[in-house]
Amino acid sequence: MTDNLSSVNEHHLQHIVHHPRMKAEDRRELILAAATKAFGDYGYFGTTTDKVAKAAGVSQPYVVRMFGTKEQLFLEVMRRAVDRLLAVFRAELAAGTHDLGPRFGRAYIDLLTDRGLLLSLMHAFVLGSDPVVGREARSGFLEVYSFLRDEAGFDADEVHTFLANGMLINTMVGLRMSDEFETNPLAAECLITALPEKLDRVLELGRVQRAEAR
Amino acid sequence: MTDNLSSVNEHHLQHIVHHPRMKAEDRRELILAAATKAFGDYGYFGTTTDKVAKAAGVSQPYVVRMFGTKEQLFLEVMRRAVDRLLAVFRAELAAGTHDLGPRFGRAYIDLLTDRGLLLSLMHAFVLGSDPVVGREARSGFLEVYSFLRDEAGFDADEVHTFLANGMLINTMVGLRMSDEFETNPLAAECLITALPEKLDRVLELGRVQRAEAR
DNA sequence: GATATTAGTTATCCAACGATTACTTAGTCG
DNA sequence: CGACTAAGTAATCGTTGGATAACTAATATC
Repeated sequence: MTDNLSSVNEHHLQHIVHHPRMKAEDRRELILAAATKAFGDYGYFGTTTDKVAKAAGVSQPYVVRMFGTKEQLFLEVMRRAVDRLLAVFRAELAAGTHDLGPRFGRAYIDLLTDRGLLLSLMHAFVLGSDPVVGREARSGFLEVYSFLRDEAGFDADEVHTFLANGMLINTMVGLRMSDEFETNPLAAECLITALPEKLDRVLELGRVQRAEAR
Repeated sequence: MTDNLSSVNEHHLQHIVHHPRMKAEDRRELILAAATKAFGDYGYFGTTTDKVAKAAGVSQPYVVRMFGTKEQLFLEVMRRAVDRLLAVFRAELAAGTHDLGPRFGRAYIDLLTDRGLLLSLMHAFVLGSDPVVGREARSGFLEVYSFLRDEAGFDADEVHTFLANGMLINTMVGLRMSDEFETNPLAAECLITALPEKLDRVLELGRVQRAEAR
């Protein structure tokens, strides 16, 4: 692996020095970052605590003991993803109330660099049937909804459009459609229509991530 | 369980008589229907062949032997879901080319009665990282895209809006947001804004499914 | 420098899951 | 009826996965 540093709360991770033995709090951030990537790729059930551990450079039992259960680890990944999403939106809101739609859109796309963050959420969003995860997923989604509605002052139609666009972006990214951009003309066309304005950012991102994967 | 008859390709299932020993082809449909529901609830990795077997009233080894592997079973569920979606759209298209957007929208909502059909797809759509499932998922999504674009004659913007709306609907259903419609005012408000025109159908559906679950 | 605390590991357990094998029984047909 | 085929099960196997326990070593503290 190239690095495990670029994920959830990159800001938390930037200053962490790798060392066989580090502060539990720092290690926690590394594990959460690894977990976010892993859950983003294969979802809650498709991700093993061992994969997370390996990605974080730590033993599997350590991961479990630090978070109690895999479920609690996932819940914390979700919590942080929602918090980060809201923090990014709030920062944008604080910078002015003009053109919020497009600006939030860009901020959302920027979050894709935090590998797995939005995808972990997306996985959670289709797990409504799970008693524990589903409950938290609904609550997280509603937090975002009410932020847009009440804090950002979006009207019903703006919220609807914004959310729908977000879910479509998540889907295209989750599908890894951009992997086929150069080889499959239909995929390229689909991406162009589905992600107007956002395409270049997403493609750039896909390239970076495929490079990382080597 | 109330009945296992209402899912993928209901039309295939309607005429099947339950019997301890039935034609393999009929049993196949029952298993596919059960699998569709199960995969829709918990996704590919979250669903066990045993759960599918139990729901279909058959032994676990039988499910595996009939489809080879769990993966192939899931692929077949996906294939059929896409085929059915396209069939429904084509039927609508054959009935006239006026107001296609709203009419496709209604047809899409109607498909929600086929429990798990759209949700299985949605789970697949965020599994792009999986070499096998991801490949098939992209291909399925692109089939729908190119149908809308080429057969139905949607322009880029119409396709974009339609797909985005579809993904939002999938998300709200996957979240089971309607479970909280009566108890959580915020959830109710969110549903109203996220699913304009479609709300009553979705709520109705949720009620039926919660009733079924008893 | 001894002691206590914190960060981690190795070894192991048990349950669950997908898959395989070998067997049984119900229809079918000459 | 009796042989054959088709539909299904029971038993079991090998892995994997999450969790637990018991141990080890580094760092901080007095």
